[in-house]
Amino acid sequence: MNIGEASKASKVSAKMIRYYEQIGLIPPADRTESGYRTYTQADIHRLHFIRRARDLGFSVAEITNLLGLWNDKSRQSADVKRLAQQHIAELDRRIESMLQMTETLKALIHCCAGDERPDCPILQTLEQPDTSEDEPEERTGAVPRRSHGTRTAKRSR
Amino acid sequence: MNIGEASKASKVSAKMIRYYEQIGLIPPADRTESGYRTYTQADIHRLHFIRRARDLGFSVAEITNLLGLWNDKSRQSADVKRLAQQHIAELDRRIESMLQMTETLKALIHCCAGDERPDCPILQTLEQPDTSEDEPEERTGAVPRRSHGTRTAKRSR
DNA sequence: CTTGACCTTCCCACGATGGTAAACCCTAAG
DNA sequence: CTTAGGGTTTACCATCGTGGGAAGGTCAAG
Repeated sequence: MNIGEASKASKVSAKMIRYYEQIGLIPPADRTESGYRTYTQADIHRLHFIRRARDLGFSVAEITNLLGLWNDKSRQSADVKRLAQQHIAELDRRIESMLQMTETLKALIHCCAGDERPDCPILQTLEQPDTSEDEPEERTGAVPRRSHGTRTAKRSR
Repeated sequence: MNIGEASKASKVSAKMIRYYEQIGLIPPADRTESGYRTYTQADIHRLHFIRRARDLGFSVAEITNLLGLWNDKSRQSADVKRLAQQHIAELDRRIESMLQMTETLKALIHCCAGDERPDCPILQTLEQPDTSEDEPEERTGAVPRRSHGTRTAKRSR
């Protein structure tokens, strides 16, 4: 099978198939004499596995582990379960973070007249300094991006 | 104010301040004779506004619009509201997509013994061909990770 | 043999952020 | 005045998964 057919069959784009090979997620495909990659049914199967794992939000790194367990006939289901649980925990963290955002925004929107007047509680809130710091303590984590603080500087001056 | 002090005051890293300037989100800062960027209180204020909008998940592109409205004294609050609603809709889409993932995963985990035996419904499900497609329709959304990337693959099957 | 649909590799882009390095600037202490 | 240490500047690289495109080779049908 050519990469195009493999792509259709596995629902993984040709671009991604090459990428997965490049980063070592899948072994290098066999080549025809002229350099075309060829794929077997087993290869398609693996690609489809990857595709489904991606659809469940697993990162490529996580899929590396999943593939390892998949191929390991003596695996322990506890290992798979642990991977899945960790992933769920990560998803839950992100969901929670985004829910927090939407809740805040929905509360603000609720207070916004949404008419021709310029007054808007949304802008006012963004404008204001740090009010409503319910947690004075530095809460580590729970926020998706901006993992590292800006703190490199010392307060020497 | 130096960029370091501006960073502390606005809670935006110096790196990001330069980046925002580079991409035109904020105007070029004034410079001292020796080339140091200097910031006024108004600049800090704007940076803080940006920071707060980022914390609510607005993209830089969206913040560009928010800043425009912020500066437009004759704005209509309806415009702000619309921006916020669109953003909420996007957040809701991603939340929904991730909830779908966790629901699926939690159901699978529930069925996984998690012991020393190799049998695992999670792997089996990933392995299997397309079953349980409750929606035969092309689900274009399904934006997994923190993606902005149009995961709308062609899928010319 | 030509044409068009494939395939190959290589490079670029996205978004927002951090890291590093080399060079320069500033200030306070000696 | 000199020096040390920290702040600043630019420039480039990396992330992560994906797509786009160019330049050129291959293949199969007409």
